[in-house]
Amino acid sequence: MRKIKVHIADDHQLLIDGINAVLSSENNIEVVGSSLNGEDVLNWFALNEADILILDINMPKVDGIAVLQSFVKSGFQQKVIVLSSYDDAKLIKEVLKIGANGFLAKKCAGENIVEAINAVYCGKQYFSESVKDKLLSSFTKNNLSIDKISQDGTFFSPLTPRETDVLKLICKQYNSNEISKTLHISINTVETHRKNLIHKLKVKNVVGLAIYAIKNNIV
Amino acid sequence: MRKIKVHIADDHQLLIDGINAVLSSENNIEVVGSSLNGEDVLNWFALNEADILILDINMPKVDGIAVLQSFVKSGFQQKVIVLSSYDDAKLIKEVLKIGANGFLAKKCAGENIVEAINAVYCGKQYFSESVKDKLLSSFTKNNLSIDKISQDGTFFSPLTPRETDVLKLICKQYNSNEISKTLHISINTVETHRKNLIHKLKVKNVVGLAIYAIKNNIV
DNA sequence: TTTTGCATCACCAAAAACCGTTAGAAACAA
DNA sequence: TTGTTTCTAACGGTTTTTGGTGATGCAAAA
Repeated sequence: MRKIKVHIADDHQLLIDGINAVLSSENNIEVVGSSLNGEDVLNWFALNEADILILDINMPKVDGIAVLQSFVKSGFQQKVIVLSSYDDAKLIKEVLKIGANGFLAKKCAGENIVEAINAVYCGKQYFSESVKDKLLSSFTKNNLSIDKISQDGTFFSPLTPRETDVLKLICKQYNSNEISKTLHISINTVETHRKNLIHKLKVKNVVGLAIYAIKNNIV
Repeated sequence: MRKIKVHIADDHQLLIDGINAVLSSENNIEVVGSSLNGEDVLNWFALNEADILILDINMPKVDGIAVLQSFVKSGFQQKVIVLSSYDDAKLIKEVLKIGANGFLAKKCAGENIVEAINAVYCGKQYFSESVKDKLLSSFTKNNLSIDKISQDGTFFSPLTPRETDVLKLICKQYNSNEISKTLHISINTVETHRKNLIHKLKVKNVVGLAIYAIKNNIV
């Protein structure tokens, strides 16, 4: 029987070894490689092949999102199961939109990863329980800004490029004055962007902005 | 032969299952329990016994540092191996000072955890390679002793319970007034805690606090 | 062509955050 | 016992954020 070839990418060797150990008891799955950062994933797949890539989002050098985008752009054939500490609805939607085939929260159980590999290999999508819950509740709450985005196609982010610039600097703990100098715009403009961000993302203050930014991998 | 009883605490079930799988091939080690947060660790050890606790630092509810302090205070006998994503010299020194017997960075290999368990069980200390490097370079770069560091307040300091309360509410996007009403204390007190938090964590503003809180699983 | 979205800037007022410092009471550790 | 930490609170002052409202030019889309 042909085994399902799996490549694991995560910046924690311990987790890789752990998943490896979990998968070693499955006789239809074979771990053929692993990477500790996004750059290595790209390099590995340039020379090697696997059926499934298990991809952590938060990795140094090149993060998981970037790896995924890069693969999609080059017309890749492998299936990708995204792994993440944060099972935020917006993040899930984003990676699915880019082209991931499954999404596992790290708080899921080891057996889920086996199920996920088998399901995705057969062409299905797979989500761990908490991920399903997050997705469903995000649909039941009428979240206008997000829904609107998921229709309009091209990019996930409900934010304009300029708003993203401002948000990144906010997360660097810059105040409006510092941001205005960095971006060479008036402080009034910065404050307008700031207000629009708060309104758009339905948060109360900068703290909400920072949390959104982290959970959506903007920083 | 008596097996070494191990309890694993980490907020990611997947990592627990992974370590479990790694350890299952060792015939002198037995995993007797696991916890997904600090509170559960304390509850488990109140009723059960293990020789070694493998303890993640970043956990919800009660973090690893707090668990460790609580154990030391109650005169515990188990050995503790700390596990962390961040192998920061200050953090390492802090947990060793409190009473940990070993320190593993999550980027270490699975085999290290087996070595660590065996070493610590025999009364030795164990550090993964990157941890040793961090410790050594922190001594050569600036010849600060552990004691001196712990005096001038620059070491990794866990927050006081009250500060943690305030920080959590800040992350819920409460303002100082709302926090004061929630905790039934004066707004002046809230602002004092806020100032202390900013100073202690060496951040510039609430955004820095929120980011710290997320990265340390306080929220 | 009209409309829409984006980026830009302005002004005002209220609310909130931030800064420095001090200090008492209680709990705790050396 | 003595010193330390923690929690509490206060004062005075400055800076920043936030909310509301309005307006312009530009470019792309409908």
